[in-house]
Amino acid sequence: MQMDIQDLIITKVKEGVKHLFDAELEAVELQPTRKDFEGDVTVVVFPMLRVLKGNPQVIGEQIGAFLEENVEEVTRFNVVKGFLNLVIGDRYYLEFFKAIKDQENYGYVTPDPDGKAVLVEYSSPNTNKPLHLGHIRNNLLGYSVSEILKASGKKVYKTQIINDRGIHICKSMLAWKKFGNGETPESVGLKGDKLVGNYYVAFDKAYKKEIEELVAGGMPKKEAEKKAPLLLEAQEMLRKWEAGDEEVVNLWKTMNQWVYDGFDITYKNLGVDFDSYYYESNTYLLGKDVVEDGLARGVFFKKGDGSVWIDLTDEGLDEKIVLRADGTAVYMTQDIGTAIQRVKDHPDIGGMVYTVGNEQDYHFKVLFLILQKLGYDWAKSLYHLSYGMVDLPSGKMKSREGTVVDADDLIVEMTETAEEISKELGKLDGYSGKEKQRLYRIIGLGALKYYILKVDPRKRILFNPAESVDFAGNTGPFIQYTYARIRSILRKAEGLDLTKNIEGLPLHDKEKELLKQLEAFPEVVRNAAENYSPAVIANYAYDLVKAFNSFYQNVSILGAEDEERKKFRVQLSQKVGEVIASSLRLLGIDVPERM
RNA sequence: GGUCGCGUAGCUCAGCUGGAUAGAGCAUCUGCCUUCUAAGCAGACGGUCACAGGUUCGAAUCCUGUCGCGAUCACCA
Repeated sequence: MQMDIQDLIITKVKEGVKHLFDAELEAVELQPTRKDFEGDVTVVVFPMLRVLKGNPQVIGEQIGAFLEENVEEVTRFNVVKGFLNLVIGDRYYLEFFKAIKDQENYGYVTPDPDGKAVLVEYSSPNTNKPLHLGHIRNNLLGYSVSEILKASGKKVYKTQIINDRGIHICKSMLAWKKFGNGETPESVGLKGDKLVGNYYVAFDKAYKKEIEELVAGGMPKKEAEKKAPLLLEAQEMLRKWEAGDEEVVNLWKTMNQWVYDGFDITYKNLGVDFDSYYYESNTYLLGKDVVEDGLARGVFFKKGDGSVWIDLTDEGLDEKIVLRADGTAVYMTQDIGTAIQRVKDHPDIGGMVYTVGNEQDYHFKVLFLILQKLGYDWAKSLYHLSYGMVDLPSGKMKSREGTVVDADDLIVEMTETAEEISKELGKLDGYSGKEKQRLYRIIGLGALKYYILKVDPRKRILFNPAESVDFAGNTGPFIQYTYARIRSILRKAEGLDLTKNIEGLPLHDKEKELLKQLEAFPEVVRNAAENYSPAVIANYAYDLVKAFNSFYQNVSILGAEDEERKKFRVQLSQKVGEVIASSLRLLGIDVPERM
């Protein structure tokens, strides 16, 4: 393929500066030319003044003249203040198009089979309640970042760690035992995760009532919270679980399986998947030996009471406990062990991504530091994909208080909204009921996923259930709609020979704009991968689609002036369609043939 | 209180490795469907980029401080 226009200009500008001023430039700053000026690529002259000295306007003119003279692709130039605007000839863009036209997965990097893999952890729910909107953000982010990393040439393993043990599970179990009357998901026709979640809420209610009664009897609230019989019983249950009590373990297995069956449905509906699963019931004891080892090597130190700590004050952090005085593990111990276990399980791993909310920023900072201090070479390639909470207008979502936006419900609502709008517009004649349902899901989920992924992961999202997610403007359905438009054109253009390359055609402004957008795609994928940010892809998809719609509505594609131009416009539309699909695929969003 | 993150149009967000007159969408207002899908296009209105200093030829972007919001600072996970 021909040299990238950016690199070419940088090289030539350096050459020109050497020739004109006998000076060496270290770097040349380029940017896309702003809409209000003529040109495609702009060279910023200001930074050169450090080396060149002189009037930026004059220097710009001189470099511009040199480029016009010596670079075939540069056909014209103008200088505004310190900005040298270059017009790139149509030929370059046509050559570029020729080069990418038949490339499959244009913009994606083919994975290096010998390259290091990345393990991406996401989702990682507790098994005592159903998934909610917060989990949706986590799942969409983790899935999308995985796909983006793959597209940037990395081998990726998707995994999660399921928090399947602990006091919160016992609370659900206990409540079910006490008030459940043997209910099962089948007997009540409820998804397993929902059923178990209901008992978690039931526990909380009964527990609160016990506290009230104790307080009424004269006990201080703090003490009542610790001494409520239900809590004591749940704690006893946890002890029995840890001791391997058969009855407790069996109930635990049964109820967890209900939850997994429920989660599977939600994951399938969301369109996310995993290559492996880790369970805390298997990993919660890991890491202790590593801590012992680290203690011997002086990475950790022991306090008088026998607890083990790491001193991170040199790093601007505090001391952090890694093993309790009684020798039992804390969360950190387990995470250290699990990280090491994962590398053992996947020997080709070069790094890991943890998709976890930003309330755990501190934890991961410490975890990564500990692993580095323990000397693991992969520890410097760990990344906490930290994201902001999804809040409601009423504040934080709280499962126990029932103020959550349920994941399954939300998916259904989005699908229903898509159905309403589609019916109003009535463009689906000829589709069967099944095809229509499938389409409503594609659009509804597209709206939801785009809505969540287009915002910078770090920022918190305020979700107002009363104002439903939009379907017009900067939205998933708008992008999907553009794709459907392109598919419609391609159906009508069937029979047209699209294999032939187009030569020497003068480009329409709108065509050139689209080609520039297409040219940017590989860099966008790279950028998104570097920043672990689906938002970068979402914003690009939107810009591309806007450019296409403007093209579509300003020039006629199938009614082009001549056959040659018609073929080119159809080919261009086809490629834009492919890149739209490629972009949305990285966000986990499907594209429709019609809508 | 210490630490971290965020603060851009009425609302939701881009832009943040410094570059031209700060961009979109929603909302409000104007036009455009006897021509390829109007979930669209073309345009108007709307900004002391939280505030104050500093660095720079140039700051929404970098630095310092202040204010506001959030998170975190557990032998919880």
